[in-house]
Amino acid sequence: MTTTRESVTQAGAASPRLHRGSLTKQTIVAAALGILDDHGNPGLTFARLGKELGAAPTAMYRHFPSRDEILLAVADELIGMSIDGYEPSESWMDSLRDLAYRAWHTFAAHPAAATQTFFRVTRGPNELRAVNAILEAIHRAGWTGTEAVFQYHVFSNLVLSTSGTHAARVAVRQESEANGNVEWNQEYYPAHPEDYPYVVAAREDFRTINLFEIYKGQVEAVLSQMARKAQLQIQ
Amino acid sequence: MTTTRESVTQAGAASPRLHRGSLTKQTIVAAALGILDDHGNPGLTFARLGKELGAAPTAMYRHFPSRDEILLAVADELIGMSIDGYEPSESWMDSLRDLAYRAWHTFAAHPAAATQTFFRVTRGPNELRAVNAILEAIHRAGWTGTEAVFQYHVFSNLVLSTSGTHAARVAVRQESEANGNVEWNQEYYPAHPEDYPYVVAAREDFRTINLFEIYKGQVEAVLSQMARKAQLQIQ
DNA sequence: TAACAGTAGTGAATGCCATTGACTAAGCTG
DNA sequence: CAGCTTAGTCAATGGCATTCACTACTGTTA
Repeated sequence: MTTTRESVTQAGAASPRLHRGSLTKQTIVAAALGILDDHGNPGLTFARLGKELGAAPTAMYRHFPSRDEILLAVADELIGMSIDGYEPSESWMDSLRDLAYRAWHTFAAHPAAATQTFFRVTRGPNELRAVNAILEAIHRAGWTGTEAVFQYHVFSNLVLSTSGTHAARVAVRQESEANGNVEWNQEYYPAHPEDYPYVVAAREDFRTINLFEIYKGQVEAVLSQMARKAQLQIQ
Repeated sequence: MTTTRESVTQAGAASPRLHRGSLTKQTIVAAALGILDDHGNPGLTFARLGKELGAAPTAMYRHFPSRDEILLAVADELIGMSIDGYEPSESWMDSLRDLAYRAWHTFAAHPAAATQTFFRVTRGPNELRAVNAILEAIHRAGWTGTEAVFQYHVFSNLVLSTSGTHAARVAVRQESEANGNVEWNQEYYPAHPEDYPYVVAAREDFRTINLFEIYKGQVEAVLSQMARKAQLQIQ
């Protein structure tokens, strides 16, 4: 028996060459996102990507020029997951709330991917959709021109920064747990308590914090300022 | 002249063994920060750290167990740079503004370092100082107990997230420039403009944006909500 | 002053990783 | 069916963090 050809299903055997259209940007991005979810950021290597897709480690280079470009594509995918299914509600405030919460939950569900991408400008189609949706709601709030763009940045930058930072913290915790580290609580125990009276007094309260509630507080602060200032303009 | 001892300033010669107390956490952190400033994140390697300090590449392992721990120490250093010289002003709002702007400017001045650290909990002494300073101002605003801690998180999380994200974007741009890439503007040019009317209409206005002004808008939104809610409580 | 202990600094592996360039063959074009 | 383009493969290459055994400095104790 020659070894020139082997069955695909043969266990553990060296795989035959992949067919021509087997790999696409889409499948690679999906695999990358899955790997990030399962193994965190250091887990995303060309070797693992190849194994996951049944391809040679370097096959991705036919579709992306570098690891960073794959990440950028994942970024746009994440934005797409956030707005898929979004419909503007009657109230512009509810529309923006919806968009804000969607970003939070998408990032929280894919912390490793979000960590590496939330601060990147993808220039992809989904980013455009999202920018357009936010601007649309802000126009309904009564803003136009430069000031609408200003409010757009205040809102979208808040949403991306805080949701992304939350994801980054979740990712750090997951990786530290993966490395066998025990859990750290959001607590502070100073060596010289007398120097930090407010920290000491608040120690108990630091435990009871719900991060999504804090996010909601930040979003409401921006939205209510947006509404208040728009009203002032109208008068 | 024997070569058992050589002048520190001797150019290019193989260095003699370093004296015993030459390396400290402090000097290593300072060198790491300098390297991050000059060469960006991928520039921070044990090799370069060694060269910078005139030590063997692995010498740092006597002071830090891993690269990540060095980064954590840099994080606390950055927080320290932010609050050094801070004095509470009479107005609690001005105090928080001051702290917010300090963080922004420190992060903006050290973008690579900030990028890797702003979302980390350092548990270092400077972090404690900062937490205490913020809580102190929030107490003067009229908040106590759990609600003070809630407001603390709303404020500090906003400041760290948005200042840190800004730093991350600056760092990305610097590294892309270092790689010879040309500048990218904050612009959007959709392939099918008719699908993104608001983006198209706003294209010109995207150019005129001052990021620090946006940050100020976000900080004011949170501060004014904090003030408003505190007043409601008092009544 | 002479051993000695502890440990800071060194230097040579090790193993993982992204990226490159040459090679192979699959499928289109004529 | 000959030839071309290019997706997929394979074997380097060079950089990196980390480990481990080694060396010698400094302070302690006799």
